[in-house]
Amino acid sequence: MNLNNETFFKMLSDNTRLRALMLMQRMGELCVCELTQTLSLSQPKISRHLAQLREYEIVGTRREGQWMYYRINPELPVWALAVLQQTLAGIGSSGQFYTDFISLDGMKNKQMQQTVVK
Amino acid sequence: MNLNNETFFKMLSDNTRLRALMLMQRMGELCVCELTQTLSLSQPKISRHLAQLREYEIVGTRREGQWMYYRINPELPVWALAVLQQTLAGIGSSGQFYTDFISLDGMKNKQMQQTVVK
DNA sequence: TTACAATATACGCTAAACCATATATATGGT
DNA sequence: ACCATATATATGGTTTAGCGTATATTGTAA
Repeated sequence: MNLNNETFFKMLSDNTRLRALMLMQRMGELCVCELTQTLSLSQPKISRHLAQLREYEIVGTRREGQWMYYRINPELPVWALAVLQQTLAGIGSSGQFYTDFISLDGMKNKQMQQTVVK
Repeated sequence: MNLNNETFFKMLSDNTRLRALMLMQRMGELCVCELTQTLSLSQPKISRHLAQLREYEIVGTRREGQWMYYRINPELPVWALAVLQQTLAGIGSSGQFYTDFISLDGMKNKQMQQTVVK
């Protein structure tokens, strides 16, 4: 794939997009509603940022019923994948990112328990 | 040091700044005039971008006579240094960045020969 | 077909980024 | 003191990015 460096870093330079990317980097795949809830932001806001990430092929999507799942594009250049990985390793254990992870983990656990109870 | 991730990536998301950073990453230290010539951009433009990089402590400076030398701040968090390194490794051998390196190398060689002749 | 849930887009606005040009400051040499 | 060189900043204007709110689309299920 053909990635423009300037564009790549521009995509990382917005906090909402970076948080979403870090969540994907950690969890592999997430739907819009999971991101919306985890980040506590409006749905259109999330959707717009995800559309940008998709436009520049930083992420890929998969539809399953009503849900659209987003993941980091595995065909990104190796260096770009390495940057995302380094970033997660470097900042993922502190601050807002950490809080996001905890919050998402909580959501996922609840979902699982409800599924089990059913 | 205290680095804001969003800010860090914003600093990398402008082509002029990224080119300058890649040159510093490769050469260690460069003065404004070397950057101006190598990138073929106006002096105020370079200076403004360098001022931003310095403001957010992405780079440090050293004055030597009339010359101001810029270098990547060695006290950046490890992950940020790793990102810069990965980026140079990933994109430094192709495109505009490569051309910049060749151009700077040429300049430095000329300077050396003149020094020797003196 | 209607209704609902998930997601995407459009619109109007505000703020931030970037640029070119002009000018200021700092240093060194005469 | 004066001039030249290197670098920094200020000004005014244009473009781009981001936001909230409203609305459109897509898919599911009855």
